[in-house]
Amino acid sequence: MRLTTKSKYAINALSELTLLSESGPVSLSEISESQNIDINYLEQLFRKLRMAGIVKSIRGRSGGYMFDKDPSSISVKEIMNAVDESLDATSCKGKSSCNEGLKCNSHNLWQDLNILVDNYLSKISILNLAKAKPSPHIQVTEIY
Amino acid sequence: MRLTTKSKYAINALSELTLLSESGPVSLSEISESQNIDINYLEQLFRKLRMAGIVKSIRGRSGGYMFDKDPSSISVKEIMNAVDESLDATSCKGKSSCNEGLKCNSHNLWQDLNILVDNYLSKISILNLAKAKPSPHIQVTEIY
DNA sequence: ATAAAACTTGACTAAAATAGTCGGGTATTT
DNA sequence: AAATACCCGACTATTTTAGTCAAGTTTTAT
Repeated sequence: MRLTTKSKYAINALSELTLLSESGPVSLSEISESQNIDINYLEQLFRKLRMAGIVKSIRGRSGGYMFDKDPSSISVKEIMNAVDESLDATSCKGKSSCNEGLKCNSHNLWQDLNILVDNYLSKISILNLAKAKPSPHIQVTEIY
Repeated sequence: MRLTTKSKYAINALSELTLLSESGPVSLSEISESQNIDINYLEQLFRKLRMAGIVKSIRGRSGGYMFDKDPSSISVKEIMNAVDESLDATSCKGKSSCNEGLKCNSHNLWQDLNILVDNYLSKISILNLAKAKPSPHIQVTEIY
């Protein structure tokens, strides 16, 4: 599991796009400036977001990027997947082969953590995030 | 946020220690073999675990490691902290200064994710893990 | 037409962290 | 006194992220 600035950049950028894109395409230079992300790096990220079907580009002089699907249907998790940030906590990629082909002692722990995190990030759309709606309420119930 | 084999090794090793330590100290070579972890690397991890007060060492011929506190009181999170694996998801270390001194668009998301993950990992003790007790039941309630 | 703005692409470099290795030490038991 | 096991510092390799660069193509505004 590894969560770095890559996802953060992507999400901050798309959050900004949500707010600005109502009046037409938004250029990367605008986003670069307001979010303090190197424009060359942003280009790399948006390439991936475009290939994942999250945004579309309009080329040419007054071009820029727009959403290719409704922002209310784009989850934070989907964005992370698009920029290659997998949050899988197991080292065997879920195959239960972490200790010489067998399940390692902590396999179930990481698997459950995966479910918890995925569940959470799937429930938050980029629209919710941009409009600063409250996050889902979390409850971890102790059963011991 | 970054979760690598370091924590996993530490937790698998301590889980093994939980099972074996009732009959005296356990040597790293035993753990190394059963968990498939390089013994030199294990030494590094146990050095940190010892300094954190989680295990104690018995030197000499029939020496090894034992717990320095009750395994039921050692949480998975405590172990991760001991080997320097911080799971902070914010890049500003909670200071809300992620975008030129101000809160970045996604700050609250990462902060809430921190709470969720910390909460979960704090509730699981190494004893529970070793004895394969079920994990706390997770509920993410949708409030929109 | 043509220049400017903006996306497109592939490749490259730098920095940081993890993962793994090594050599020489000290303590204790048999 | 020899074997076993912990102790410690330093080093190297590998991987990943982060950031940079150069040379395109497309479209619009003038």
